[in-house]
Amino acid sequence: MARTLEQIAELSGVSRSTVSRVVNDDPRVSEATREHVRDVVRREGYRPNLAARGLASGTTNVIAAVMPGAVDNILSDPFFVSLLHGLAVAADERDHFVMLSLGDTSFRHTVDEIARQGVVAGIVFVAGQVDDPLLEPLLASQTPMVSIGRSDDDRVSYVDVDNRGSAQQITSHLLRLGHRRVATIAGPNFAPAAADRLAGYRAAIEAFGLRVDETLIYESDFSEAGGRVGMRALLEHRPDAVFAASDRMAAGALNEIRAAGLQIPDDIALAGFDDMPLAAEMEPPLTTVRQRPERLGEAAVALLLDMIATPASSPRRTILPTDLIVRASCGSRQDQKER
Amino acid sequence: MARTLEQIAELSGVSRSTVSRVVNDDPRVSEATREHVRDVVRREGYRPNLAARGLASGTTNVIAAVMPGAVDNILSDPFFVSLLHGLAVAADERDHFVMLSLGDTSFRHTVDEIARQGVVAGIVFVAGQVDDPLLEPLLASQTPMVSIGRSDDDRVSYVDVDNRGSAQQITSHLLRLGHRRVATIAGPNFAPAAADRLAGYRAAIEAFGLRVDETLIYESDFSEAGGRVGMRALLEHRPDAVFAASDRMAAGALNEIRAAGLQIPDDIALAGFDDMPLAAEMEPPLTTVRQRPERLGEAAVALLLDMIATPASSPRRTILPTDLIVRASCGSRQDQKER
DNA sequence: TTGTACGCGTTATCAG
DNA sequence: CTGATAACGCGTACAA
Repeated sequence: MARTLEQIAELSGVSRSTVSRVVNDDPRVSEATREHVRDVVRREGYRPNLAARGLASGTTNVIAAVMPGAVDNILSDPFFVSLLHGLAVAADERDHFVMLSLGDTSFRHTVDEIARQGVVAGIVFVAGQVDDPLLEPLLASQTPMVSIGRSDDDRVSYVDVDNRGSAQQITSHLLRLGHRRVATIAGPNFAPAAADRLAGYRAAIEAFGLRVDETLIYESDFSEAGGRVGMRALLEHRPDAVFAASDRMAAGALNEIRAAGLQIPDDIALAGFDDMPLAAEMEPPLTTVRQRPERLGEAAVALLLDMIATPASSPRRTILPTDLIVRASCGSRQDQKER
Repeated sequence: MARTLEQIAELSGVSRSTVSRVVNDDPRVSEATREHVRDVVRREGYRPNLAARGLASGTTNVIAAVMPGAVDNILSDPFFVSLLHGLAVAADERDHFVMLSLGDTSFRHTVDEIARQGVVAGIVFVAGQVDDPLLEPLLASQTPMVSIGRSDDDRVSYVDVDNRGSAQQITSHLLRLGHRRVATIAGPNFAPAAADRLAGYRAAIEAFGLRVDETLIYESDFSEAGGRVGMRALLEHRPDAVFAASDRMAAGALNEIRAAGLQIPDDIALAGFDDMPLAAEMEPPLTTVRQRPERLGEAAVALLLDMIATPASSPRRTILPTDLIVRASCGSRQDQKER
């Protein structure tokens, strides 16, 4: 059933080499034979054997997706799924496969294997935390790698959304609406995205000429439960607006606010981050920052393949834009949308 | 950096055949040389080249995870992530890799490739619907395959939870608590799991000696929004209990019930399915059926590798048990737990 | 432009 | 128990 290069060659009356050239789009083939061979290839449904190709060329079309602790709360689930989807689609479009490596650090097995030359062409690393312990061995393997999410290490290339800028923008939005005691429920400090969003929050307040009130900052864990706890704590300090660093935390905060008998947005304005489906379905609908995880996945694949194709000494970065999505939870009119 | 079999052979003063035997646990090697070679292998950090191994042996240690439409609402997200996690961990433990193929049907590319002999040793197929169009080509490829989720096709092996039995059990539970107008918000009819849960619901009512009231059945889509819509419709028929075929639908139903000014469980008892984290956090906590998606993933890998190791003509099935988790939403006491 | 020949790292067969 | 040696399917200098 599975034809080989040799058989295709025989069937089309040329040598293996010629077929190989046709298959790999080598220009050194006459148009006529190219056409002919292509026909045979199509007709026979020939597909090159990956193992053989890998062996001969010393390279693969497989990229590894390494996600330590992907199952923890660090990554919000829908985000993770979308990201993976973007990765898979982008890889597929560019004729690559995605090999999965989930799990915690104990999982060294796969990572070792993955880091071995010849197994994968590159790695997409989804970092959950600053200085993830897996980063170093991966880097040491010399395999081209791009991280999803910023890294402090200046050897790593990454793609990320503009967490800081987005957080600053949405916080500014709250300020411009007249809120003055804008609190924030931040993500865990070890997550770069969380740190960046907090930094953006601070920047917005200072840019507005106010002083950052540390009692209005609560560090949580991105989860809904964490949002509840954070909101409960913040309520004591009477904020008139809250920026939660994730929609899930915003959902938790909303429940807590409601439980306290307060109205959104009249008593407290609320804003989130992510624009997960649940954001639009909340009561009231949540003002938030839209990021598109699939795009992150796509961008990571694009960047990685670029790096493989044209190796360079210095790391590269791609920052994706976000959209501020204004809904009712912050008290402005629905149509007051900005980019 | 990456040593080859040949080099290890030289370093340990034996032939590469012997090294190969040691690496592959072939018994035909003296204990002494085995020890010695193992030392060298460890010391040099030797790992076999996968491509070469695949070429020579005609087999791989890669299994494909094919999930058409995994991003749609058909699969609830956390379920999906856990499933993938279970798959990845189980594969890793058994020295296998997981190659991902997400996306819709248009994505034939990867699937074609995957189905090719020699690329993957087997396939784990996550079906979203009855008679998924991808099933046939996959089956035709002759590659060992196990489906996650029941299939009507009697050529397919699968692992699944006992959807029907679980639904019957939880419905019976509601009946035993004294509820007589037990409604259900079912999943989409094209999903086997949804159909099975609905069947279980019907079975329970009939087993209890009641007649199934079709007006108390609403077909929805597993989503929270779908749960709301379904509950709204059902409310007109005055149910005193509702079994939602997913926790997310139960969450939607809960909101709707509350919006109608009714109390849970006093006015209406509520039960779900999945035991997602949110179930325990609901107000009141949700009675539901616990299934463990990671287990499904593990079971799928186990079954698949068994099939590869000892091929058999007939398909095999694994049905995983579930647990009925009794919480406050159905009106019974918390401690009234059954298996 | 096309073909020849060798090598990639392993496994497997067959002698010894 | 161990060691040559032939595949495995393909890429690619090198030759024609």
